[in-house]
Amino acid sequence: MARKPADQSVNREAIIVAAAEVLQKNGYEATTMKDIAAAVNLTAASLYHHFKNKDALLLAVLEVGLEYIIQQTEPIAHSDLPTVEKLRRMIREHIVGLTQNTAVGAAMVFEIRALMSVKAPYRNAHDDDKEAFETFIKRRDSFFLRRDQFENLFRLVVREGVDNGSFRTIDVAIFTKTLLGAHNWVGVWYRPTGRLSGEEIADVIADTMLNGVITSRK
Amino acid sequence: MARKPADQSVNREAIIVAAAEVLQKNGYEATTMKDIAAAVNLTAASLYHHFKNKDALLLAVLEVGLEYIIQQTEPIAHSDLPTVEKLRRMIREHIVGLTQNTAVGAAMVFEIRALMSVKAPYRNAHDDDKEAFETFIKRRDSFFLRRDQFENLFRLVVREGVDNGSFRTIDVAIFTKTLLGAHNWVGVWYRPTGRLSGEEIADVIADTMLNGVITSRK
DNA sequence: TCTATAATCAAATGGACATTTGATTAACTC
DNA sequence: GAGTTAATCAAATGTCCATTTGATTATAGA
Repeated sequence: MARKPADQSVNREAIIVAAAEVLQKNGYEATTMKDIAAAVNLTAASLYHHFKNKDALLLAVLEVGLEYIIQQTEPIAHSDLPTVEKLRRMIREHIVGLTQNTAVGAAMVFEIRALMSVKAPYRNAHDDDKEAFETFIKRRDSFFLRRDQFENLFRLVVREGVDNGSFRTIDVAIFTKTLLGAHNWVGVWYRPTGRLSGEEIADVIADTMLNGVITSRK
Repeated sequence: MARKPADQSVNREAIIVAAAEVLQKNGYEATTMKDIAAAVNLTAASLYHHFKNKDALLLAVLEVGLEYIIQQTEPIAHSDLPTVEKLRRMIREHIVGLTQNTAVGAAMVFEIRALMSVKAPYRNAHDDDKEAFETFIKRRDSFFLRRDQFENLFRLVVREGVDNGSFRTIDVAIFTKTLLGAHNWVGVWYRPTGRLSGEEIADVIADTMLNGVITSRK
């Protein structure tokens, strides 16, 4: 019956940002559509005008976060900087990104499993629903692929360093996982009010991790 | 009406182990009491004979996992081994523990947030319920405290190393977080069928992390 | 101004659980 | 072997949500 003034600029983008924040606090399952809607001054029903359903909204949140960080790190990985410098900057960008948007950062760590266990629609669903589900699954798989590509950016630089002698002979796969684990964890414990800024934390971690693998002589 | 043979030995312990496994696959919210019950050949109702409710069961799972790993690492932290050796063994024990019980390991990472957002019982609850809730909250807070104590074991050893010159002058807090982040992440990606065993992974990571902080000369 | 489309909402709908209730049986104690 | 306790279950209960439905109002074109 009633209506909101139309200048509210509640678009897809705004909903995604708000959703990320709510998700960070409560986690996917504990977050209701009503919660998310309230964060943008809408009702739950209105969200369905912008997103097919709750799963699609979660996926959108994660996609935005992932694309952002890939956008930040990919150019560095493909630049012609010295390998050590490349890795240092990539670590820095990743961590700073996580601390600047802890909502998305935490979602990337915690909510991915929610995506994995999305359940199929009811057996007596319409063909439309089944088709929509297929589409969703495809999109979700693309997301996972993209996430692997992101990890691969780091892996490639690490391998490059080993190959050109910048780094010691280390296990590339394990070191990459170790690195990303350390990064992701920052998104979990970081607080804007803490002793160090995101940049400072990034520098400290980059130093430590690089120090562990840089070739001493040469 | 019917009954199960009594030799099934479905005790608290067995339920906790099974619950950890189910939780690992689906996450707390997506796991139903029925799922957990099925894993031990019971009905959901029967679980309430062993645990007050779902939250209490989750807490029990996490408590067991945490106590186990503390039991493994605390003696090392307090031993009179050289600092470097202490830290190496602690890293090793932690990671090996995580790979041996990936269920609990993943739960420690993913499900802690579920614990944090436990909601109070209904407003019109009996006094009994309210009291039980208080008790639960206390127990949960003890768990968080215990988790901090665990982290502190690592922090103390790192500080000791800095103080006695075994380690470079690093930021103790950040390095500890970095270390634990790398460890926890192993619980997320490790697969028993992978290229390396838990022990091998532990050794590789310990080497890398220690290499980053050990004093070169001396 | 009319019309189509985009946003929005209030109020149902429907299901999926967590939890309770009220038996029923096994096993142990005395 | 009578009584008590521990385990178990089937069947309700009650709530909480995601999602749908059916209006209602803006806004942008024509």
